[in-house]
Amino acid sequence: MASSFSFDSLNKAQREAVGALDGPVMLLAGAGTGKTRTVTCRIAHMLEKKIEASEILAVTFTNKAASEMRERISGMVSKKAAEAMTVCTFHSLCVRILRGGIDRIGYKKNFSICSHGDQVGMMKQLLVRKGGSDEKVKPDTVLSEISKAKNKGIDLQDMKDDYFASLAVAYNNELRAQNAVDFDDLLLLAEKVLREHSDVREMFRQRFTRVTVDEFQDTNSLQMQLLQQLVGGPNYHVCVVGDDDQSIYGWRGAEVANILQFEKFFPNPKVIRLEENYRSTHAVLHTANSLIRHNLGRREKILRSTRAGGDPVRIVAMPGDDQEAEFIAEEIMSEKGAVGREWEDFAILFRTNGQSRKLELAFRERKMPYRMVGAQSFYDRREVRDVLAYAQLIASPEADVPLLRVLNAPNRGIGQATAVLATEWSRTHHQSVWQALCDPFFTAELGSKSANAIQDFVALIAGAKNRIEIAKENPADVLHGLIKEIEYIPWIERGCKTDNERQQRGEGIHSVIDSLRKSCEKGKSLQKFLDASALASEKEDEDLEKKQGVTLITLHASKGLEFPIVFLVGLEEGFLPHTRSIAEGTKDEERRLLYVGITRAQDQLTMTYCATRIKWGQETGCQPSSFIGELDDEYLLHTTYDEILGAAPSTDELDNFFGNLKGMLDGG
DNA sequence: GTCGAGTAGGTTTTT
DNA sequence: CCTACTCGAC
Repeated sequence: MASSFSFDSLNKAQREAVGALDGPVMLLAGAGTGKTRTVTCRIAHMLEKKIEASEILAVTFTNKAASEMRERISGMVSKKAAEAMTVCTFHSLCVRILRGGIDRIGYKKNFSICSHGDQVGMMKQLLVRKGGSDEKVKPDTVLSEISKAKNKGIDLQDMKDDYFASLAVAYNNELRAQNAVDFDDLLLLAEKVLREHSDVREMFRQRFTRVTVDEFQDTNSLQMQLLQQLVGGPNYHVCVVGDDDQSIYGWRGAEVANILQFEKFFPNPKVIRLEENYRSTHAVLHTANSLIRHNLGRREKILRSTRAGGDPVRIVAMPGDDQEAEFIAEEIMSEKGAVGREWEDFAILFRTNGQSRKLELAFRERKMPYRMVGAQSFYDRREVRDVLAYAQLIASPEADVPLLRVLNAPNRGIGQATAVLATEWSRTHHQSVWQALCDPFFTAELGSKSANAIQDFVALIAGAKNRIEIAKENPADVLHGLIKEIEYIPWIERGCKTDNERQQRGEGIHSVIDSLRKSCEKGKSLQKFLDASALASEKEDEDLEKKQGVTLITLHASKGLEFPIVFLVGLEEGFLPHTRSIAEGTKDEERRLLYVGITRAQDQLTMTYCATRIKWGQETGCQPSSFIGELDDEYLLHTTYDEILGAAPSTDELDNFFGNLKGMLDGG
């Protein structure tokens, strides 16, 4: 099958990008300029030019972006070609590299990947061990410093704070002892393997001759180094795609410098700008442009809208956050009825997750459907982590973290005290906790009750392992059988307060087993499944599109999405820009965040701010965001809650009101 | 070893 | 205001 795109359907810049297959290419793609379409056409074009599909690699930042790109490409090229190419995230690419070659740097190939929860658990223990029980440093604080150090290439011993440095070293030793790696290690160690072992490096360079990196503005320096190892050949057939104005992950180490100084890494790149915006009305885009102009040191871009005019962008002053939520709910309700919009056409964007509560409440009161995107992580849910821990344990019993997690879940008479003894034994004997449990010299030191319980537990896990590895049974069946045997579900249900919770937990457990089954049906190993689960932090694809309703979403999570009607709430100093970012001197990034939010809107945009907000049961005063003053007034409509309610009790009148205003603006 | 009540402390964004 | 964790009683 020939690829199904035509150059005619692309604009000039897009055509140029699709045609430029060789050498380093940097595609500066502003919001809504058809970036994904261009990239996928470019890849389809590679196939037309007889480049082997298996040599094509596309790296994205999130799982969602990866699966979306995979899908878009699948629609354009043959099934065979689509399957032969590699589209994945940085992290899963690294897992692939490490599963093949981590033994070169002294790890065992069956290493396990720590989730954030695992890291916190480990750090808590270290904090107690090092700092005593009245330790006031938070695990998250230390972990985020460690993460920053790893991503910047700083040796952990050289971290600024000596105490943190010692914690960091202890943390890494602990990981090492457990043959485990954290998220940052995936990048760090993969880069190390490629850098230090030329045979592995050459293998990958020959395997992937065409590399595309999406959302390049979000890459950090470690990812940049990794990329250099990956495409070090003289031809540099690398294409990076991004928009420095949408760089909003600086707090996680993203280096805008990567995009601003791309030439330094890959000389003489072809730089192509996509500046024609097909998404938003002129009014929305003009407002966005007027804001982002205030940032210095950008790759200058002028986004042009293909959609003239448009409704004015409203800035609405609210008395309080209750009214803000109610106003939005009411307006969406009447707008939907009046203009025949679908619930899915509306989105509400906010800075922090906590801001969604009042909105949810207002929606629930009115029985309006809504969907929260990426709120609580599916994989952070207790029952999901427990079941995954069992799966992980079956795959590699020597992994201490999952073992300790489920050792007494459900309760089987192996309590905290016994767990501590086992951990200490394993440490003094330089072996895993699993080995301690299997060691007759260890169990001999325990009471007979604990010893028996441990024996049963060991038999349980070893039995499951054998059923998969020796008897070649389906891992999903084995896991399901194990969960049933230990009566895990009744145990977790006993701890539930509501029926709803009970049902949710049951569903969580079954969905883990189901996805394991699906993964097995595709011929993937248990280990592959575990890797994918470790890297997937949010509830996956299906329910995002499947769920109906108004979208409630953080500004960060909204990047890459678009909605006909957007509400942006909480435009207050301290929220947007956030207090913390002002303290850290990253107000530019907050401005980009708001820019991202504004450019999500296709037809209508409303931004709101409150005079007061309830905080911890206390009413506190708020100041409008300083960003509001930076917006160009040409298409703005400043108004208030009272004005709108007073002037327009019905939707028709509301329409007329704005229709007239629009007329006045257009005319004047 | 488990459960309940009481209290202290806390809100940025996430692979 | 809400939660998540500690500490005391079974």
